[in-house]
Parts: sequence; structure tokens; C-alpha cells
Amino acid sequence: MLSQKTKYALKALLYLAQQDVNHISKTTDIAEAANIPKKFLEQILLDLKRGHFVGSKQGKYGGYYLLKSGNEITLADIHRLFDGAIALLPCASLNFYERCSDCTDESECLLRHGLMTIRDETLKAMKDITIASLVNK
Amino acid sequence: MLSQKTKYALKALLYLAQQDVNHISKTTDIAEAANIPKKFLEQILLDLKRGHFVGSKQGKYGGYYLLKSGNEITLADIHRLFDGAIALLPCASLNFYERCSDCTDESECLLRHGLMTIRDETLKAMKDITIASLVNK
DNA sequence: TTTAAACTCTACTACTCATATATAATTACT
DNA sequence: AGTAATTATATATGAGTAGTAGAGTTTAAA
Repeated sequence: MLSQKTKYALKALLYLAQQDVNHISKTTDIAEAANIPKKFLEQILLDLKRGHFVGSKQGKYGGYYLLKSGNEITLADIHRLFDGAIALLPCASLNFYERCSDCTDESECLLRHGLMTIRDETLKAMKDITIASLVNK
Repeated sequence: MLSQKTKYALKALLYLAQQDVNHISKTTDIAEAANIPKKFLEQILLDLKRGHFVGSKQGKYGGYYLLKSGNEITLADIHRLFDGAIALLPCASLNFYERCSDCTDESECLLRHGLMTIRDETLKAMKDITIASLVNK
């Protein structure tokens, strides 16, 4: 399941994607439109900025805007930024690999191979869902 | 990501699936073989019993055994029993549907449709992974 | 019938993480 | 200078995860 943070991030990105190009949206407007607690949204937008998905402008008439186009931002990207691995166990993850502490011999693990299959399927589906594809629905 | 509980449950089921038919395994043996804390495993096996995946025999020489054959137990089943919904948000879930509190009009939600697509893909993959398919690898 | 070995059940604890909130600082435009 | 916005850090809190403890119940063998 997605965390609230990831859900809010997606909603904020969807909001930004629906604005005119070059339009700068302030946090307050995004928060109201997408029904997100404002201070929480600030954190999320900062994270999105660090991930180079949005840019910001400070001061009066400042705010946030998309840095990439909607079809360059996939669900997989946002999931990884906020919720981390897409695989069901760290040992089956591409970007967040970690050994299981209870695993004596990974090569003998019956679980891992199946979980990597799931990961590939899920990842493929998640890469197909982009901010643009969601807006054009 | 899977919880430890789900991972342990899968490992326990894999262990049981590898025993001779009619063999009854005691918790201690499963715990040692699969490297699972025994008291924690007891809880998990009880949950699996309530889910009708395993049966038990009490008393001396008692223990646990598979109630269904390995190809009748899917990853989706076990995920739902321990970790709940397979969908990324409750509003996109088949078995654990719940409205989002921050959603004003579900039919207008741009996110939901895409998440249901992911759910269908993931679910299909998770139903294909069975205890039997994992053992025969 | 006693006893050991197993499951059953409830409650509890320690810890981590998610979800925010609060406050102060910085920046930029007018 | 004043205002309105982002940026940063710290804190609060509630829920969930992972695991432990202990008493009770059932069964089968001796």
C-alpha cells in the first residue's frame, strides 16, 4: 500500500500537471485543491524538489512547478522516492537490495525467485502509469 | 513490502510443502529449519489455521500440516491474510475497499483508475505464484 | 493415571514509522 | 521596509510491527 505521503505527492503532481505551462502554484492552492494538510504538503514538495521532479521559486509570487513533463514522471519513480522498494522483500529489490537477516543462503531461498518475478511484473505496470497518463483519463 | 509475518508464513508453508504427505511437523522443527522465532511462529501458524491453510493436531506428537495442496495456496492468499489489500490504495482494492478520507468525489479521482490497473497486473502475477511453484524451482 | 510434549490464547512490551504540527529562518518581489 | 512565499529543523503523537511471556488445554505414550 502507498503511504499518505506518496498519495499526496501524486495528487500534488497531478495538480501541477493540470496547470498552464509556466504557471507557478503556491502550496496553499495545491493544499486546498487536493485536500492535503498544508504543512505536510510543504515537506512533500521539498522531497519532490530534491528528487528533481519539481522546481520552486521563493518569495512573493513564488511556488512550485513541474520540472519534468508529465510523461517523464512514472508511478514507479514516486513510489521509490517516498515508499522505497517496489519488490516485496529487500532481497528481491533492484534499487533497495538488502540481505534478509534470517536467510542462511540466499541462493537456496525458494521465495526470492518468485518475488523477483512479481517485482518485474509490478514494475512494468508501474512504469506505464505516468502523471500524464493519469491526467488524460 | 511484505511484513516479517508474511515472509515467515510463506517460509513455514514452504517447509510444510516439502514434507512427506501425512507427516505432521512440530513448531520447533519448522522454527529451526526456517530460522523463525518459535513463539512468533506459533502465532503465525494459528493465523494460517484460522485461514484454513493448515491443520493441526494437539498433544504429544502433534503439530501442523498442510490442509490444501501447494498449488492451491497462492502468494495473493497469504498476502491478503497477513498484510491485507494488494491494491496500492484502499479505494482501489477488491477485498479491502475503503473510501479515502481526503477524496471529495471518487469518480473524479485521477489516481484511482491507474491504481486499479496496477492492482490487476499485480494480482494476476501473485496468483500465479503458488507454494507448489516455489518448491518446484 | 500420570506425565511430557505439543498446541491455544491473551496480554504485554519495545521499538519503529507514519503523520503530521510548530517555529524560526531565508528569500524575493513591491 | 514590508509582505508573502519557500526552506529547514525540531517535536509530538498515534498506530503498527515484531516479538515475548505465561498460563491453560489437549493428546498420547508409559
